[in-house]
Amino acid sequence: MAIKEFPETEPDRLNVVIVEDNRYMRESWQTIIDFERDMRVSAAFANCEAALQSREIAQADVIIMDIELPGMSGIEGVKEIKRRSAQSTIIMATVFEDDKNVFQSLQSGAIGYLTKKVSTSELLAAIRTAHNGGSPMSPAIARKVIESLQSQPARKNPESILSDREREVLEYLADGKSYAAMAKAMFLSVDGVGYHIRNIYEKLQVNSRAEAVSVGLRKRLIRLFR
Amino acid sequence: MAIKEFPETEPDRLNVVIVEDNRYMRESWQTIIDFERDMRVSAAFANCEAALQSREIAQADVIIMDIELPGMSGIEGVKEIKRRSAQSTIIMATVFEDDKNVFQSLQSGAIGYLTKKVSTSELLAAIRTAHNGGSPMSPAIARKVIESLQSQPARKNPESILSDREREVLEYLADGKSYAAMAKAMFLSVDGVGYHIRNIYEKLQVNSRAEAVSVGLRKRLIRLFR
DNA sequence: GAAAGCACTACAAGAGTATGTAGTTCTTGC
DNA sequence: GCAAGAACTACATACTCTTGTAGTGCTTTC
Repeated sequence: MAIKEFPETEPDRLNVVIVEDNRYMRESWQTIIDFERDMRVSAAFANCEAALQSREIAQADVIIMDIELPGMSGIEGVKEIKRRSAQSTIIMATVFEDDKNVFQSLQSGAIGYLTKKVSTSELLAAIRTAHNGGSPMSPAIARKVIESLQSQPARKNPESILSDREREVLEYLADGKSYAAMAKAMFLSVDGVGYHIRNIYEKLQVNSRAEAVSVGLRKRLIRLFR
Repeated sequence: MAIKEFPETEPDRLNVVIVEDNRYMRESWQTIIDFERDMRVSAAFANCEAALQSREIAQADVIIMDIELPGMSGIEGVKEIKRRSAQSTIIMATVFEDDKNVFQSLQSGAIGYLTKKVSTSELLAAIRTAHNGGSPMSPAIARKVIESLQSQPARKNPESILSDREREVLEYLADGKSYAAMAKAMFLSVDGVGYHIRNIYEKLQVNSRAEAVSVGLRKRLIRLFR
């Protein structure tokens, strides 16, 4: 007797979400995309904040996000979205071929980008490429990405270099040892441990163990592999 | 549109070196390249060993190197060439869209690649792109490269899988956020945050924020780069 | 339609942390 | 010989975590 239910989402079109503050841009993209048979714009927002609170963002197949956005920047937005659902596919859009920002976006979790002067067919191609597991991007950005892959150990920030003792403490921190445990292991007083920890926090510009560990590992101040 | 902002060392053509064991391939590329006004093949070799001993290799503007080579592989070859002159521009050539090898080549120092079924114009475009500071590659490879930058692809350990919500919390932990700050950001109660943290600790077999962050980063449960 | 599991909310208390301030010893450079 | 700095020791306090226990509402499974 039960009537068959309809599937919740539209079957064969991919859901695109647009986050772009320029209304003209936003609407023209929307028109272009909605005109295609295999995709549609499930939602469009003028800023990250609104997008992040929406339901559509989690269901999007592809998200096109402006980098230059009022309020929370597109880069912050990407981080936030990826934090919430790591499998999101995000393409950045930018007016300039702004290497630094584009690169940062990619590091933060975007998988490609397009400049705002793209043609209709390029826009659509970028969306399809992204959804099919590719990365739409120019050769110039691609090179930058590759070079970052080749040379990791460029450490020259002189003030973020830890002393031997500090690095040792940081390793213990990463193992979750308490002040007391470290004190015992290092033949130090508890306050001696505290002394080093303060200095580490100062040098890394943090104020908690977790953040120190995070920075330490990310900057390879302590061993990543063990 | 030939770029001419680089100070010219050689007359006006860029010097291309080819390392490719298949004679037909090698000679046809040579013919194509020599036919262009802005480039020429200064030398062509059937294997890395010969190329490495040559004088031309050091002077090349662009080197096209086969991956599948008898004797020293193209990947080894790249390493060797880059060791000797770090600024060399090397494009890999391969029959397959062999992700693993291509990726390894890029890590080793190549800046792009092309498949052997490229058209004449694609071959020439790849050379020019490479020489102008870009990276010729397909979107599929580009994505692979980017993901390695973002890091989290190898996540299969069944017992250390975090839920989306947990992973999100772990990212906040890595940023040193307090329970209260996370609660606000995630629209949760402080105890709701606590609930997830308990579960994270349980899954990762730890009992402090710092240790959770350490394990999370080392197992790439959260992004290493941001 | 009961049982189980998940995603929370809620309260509590001891443990551990972050940070300020201050003093000691030893080494190094001027 | 003395100032400066690194490497501690010491004490205090507010704050944050960790962990135990318990309850609610919703969904899935049998």
